Amino acid sequence: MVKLTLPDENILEISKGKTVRDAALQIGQGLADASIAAKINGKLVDLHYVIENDADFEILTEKSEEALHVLNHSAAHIMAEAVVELFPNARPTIGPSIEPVGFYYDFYIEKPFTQEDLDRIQKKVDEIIAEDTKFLREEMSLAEAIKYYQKVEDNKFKVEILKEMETEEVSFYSHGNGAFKDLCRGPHVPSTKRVKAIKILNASAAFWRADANRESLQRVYGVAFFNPKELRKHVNMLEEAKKRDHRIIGRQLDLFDTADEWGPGMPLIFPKGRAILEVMRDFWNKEHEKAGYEIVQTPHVYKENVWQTSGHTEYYVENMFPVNLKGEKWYVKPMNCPGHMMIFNRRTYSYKELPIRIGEMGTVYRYELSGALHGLFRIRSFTQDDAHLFMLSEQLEDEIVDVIQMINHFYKAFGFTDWEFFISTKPEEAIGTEEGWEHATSSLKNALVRLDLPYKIKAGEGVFYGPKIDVDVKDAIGRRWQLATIQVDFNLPDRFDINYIGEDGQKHRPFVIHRVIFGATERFLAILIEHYAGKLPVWLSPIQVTVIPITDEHIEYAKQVSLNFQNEGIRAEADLSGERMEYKIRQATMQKIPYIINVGDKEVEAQTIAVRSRGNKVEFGVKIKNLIEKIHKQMENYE
RNA sequence: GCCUCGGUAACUCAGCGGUAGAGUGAUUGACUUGUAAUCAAUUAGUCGGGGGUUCAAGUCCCCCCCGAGGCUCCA
Repeated sequence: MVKLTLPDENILEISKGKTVRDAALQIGQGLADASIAAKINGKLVDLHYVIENDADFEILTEKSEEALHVLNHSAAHIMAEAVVELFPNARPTIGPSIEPVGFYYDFYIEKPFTQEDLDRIQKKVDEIIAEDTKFLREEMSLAEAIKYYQKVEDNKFKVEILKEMETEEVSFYSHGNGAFKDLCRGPHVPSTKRVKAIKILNASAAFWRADANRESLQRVYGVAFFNPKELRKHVNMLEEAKKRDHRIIGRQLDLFDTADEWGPGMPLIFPKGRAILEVMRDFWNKEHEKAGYEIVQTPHVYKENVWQTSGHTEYYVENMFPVNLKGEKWYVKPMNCPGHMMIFNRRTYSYKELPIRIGEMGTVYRYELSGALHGLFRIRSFTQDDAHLFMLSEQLEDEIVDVIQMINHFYKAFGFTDWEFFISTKPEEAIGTEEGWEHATSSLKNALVRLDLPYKIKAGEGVFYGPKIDVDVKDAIGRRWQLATIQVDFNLPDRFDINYIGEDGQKHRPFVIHRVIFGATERFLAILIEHYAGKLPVWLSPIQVTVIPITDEHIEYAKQVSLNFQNEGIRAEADLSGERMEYKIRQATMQKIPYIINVGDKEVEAQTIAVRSRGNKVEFGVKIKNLIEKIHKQMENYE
């Protein structure tokens, strides 16, 4: 007998050599029918997996998130079979499931897929699912597998994958008549019909191994669910995301616009957009002053020699806007770092004065590739909430702790509830000493450990000049955005010869970290717009109160009410246009203004207001003072 | 920069060889209204740019520019 420890700590005894499905059946028919795969000692396995030893055991049913990934992965295989049948020249490469849900498969094929091709693929996929055949696992030695892909399939991509593998045995999966089998670790759903709902979404180009110098592949995206209802929900979510598109809301709410007329990637921020950015800036200034930062301002353009010192002319010149005048070469700044280095260097600091924290909301310009531009998410002129911290080696960990705490405070205030930390370690090509990297990387880790924050490691993904922490923030519809970054920099201190005087009276190189929290303020604004679907909380709303008079006779009172709010630091306006009151209410509602105030005879008489708040609730006879207090409280609490 | 799909009025889009259209907006006038669109008039475009095919081209063909979705880049 084999003892399986279930998630609820109960022990399930089964006879040796039984499969996962048998074990599930032993618990109950319902569970067996609902099961997709299982976890044995935390490792994902098929239902066909034969259990030989005692282990921790967990059945994955359709309800679990991991099962959905298994399903999507299986869907990728089914699609690959469909593609290979329809296009015998296509060479499958890799096809994983993706976050938050969905899959893709990359094919090497001469001709890109058209919309008609995708329709045919969808049809073929549906056929394969309808056939309801089992996913079968087959083991093969590594050498045999390489031979298979060299001789039978003529697929150099799979051979390349196999040659990098360190195991001796690999597994294949097949379904249908078995003509198509694919190298895969598994696990998979037991049979093709478990894919109850699948949609082939779109195709695009992708490079093999994400390397622009390698072959260009055709990537087909799709998404699969256990039932059609979930698929519909997902499609609705995609539509919801489309509705939240900050470019559209930005135009509706008169926040900003981009257009190629005045330069692709150069957004014009309108008054209401700027009002939100101003709230962000105020918050930022306040928090940074509290945390002992010195706020500075640096120019937008420097002479070439600055960029030669920083190394930008050598390595980043393609991304910089050049300015030539009177035979001299200048560059518009793509980064704020040089300015901060030069400010640090204006005098000599003693070790007693460190850490020095220099911060700036600095607008930078980068010539991004045209294909990368997208609304405010990716632009060529944007403002970084930049700061550089100069410190002693032993201060590194404390400083990182402080920055992380500030990051947590920021994201909470702006209404996010979920974010993740990633540490990127030393890449292959890097500068700086081994000890420096070691100390910096462990300081990053220790800081997170000290704050009891979980993190993941991205091995070798650090920048050449130092290790870093990246923070991914999850928005209201589950999308992840990389926002904050804390990077240790071994490069610029050397290039700008940054020093402090130590206890020994000698010059020493401080540790320098570069960090942003918003990242780019314009991008952060766009994320806020999509996170809140335009319905910004009161403290961020560009217009917090609008006052609508019922007839022209109430204009004076409306003006007076509006002024009352303005005098209390509240962003208020009065709509005195010639439109009907109902029309103005509709406009204000669509502008997502938190408080819409109506004033007529009754209000003038009683010196009150009628307040319509979000959700279309109207409250009559409200005292102006009371609403002012309420809004003040909301602004203080970042609501 | 690469692949796919697009570009018609300020916005959303229809028209797909035969006289450039609709809704929204904007402007003006009338209406003075008690809680999500008052009525009317006016304004609308080198149909992304260039070249070609045709008696005739938003419409078919070629080149370029720009955008979207991906990929890449993110010193």
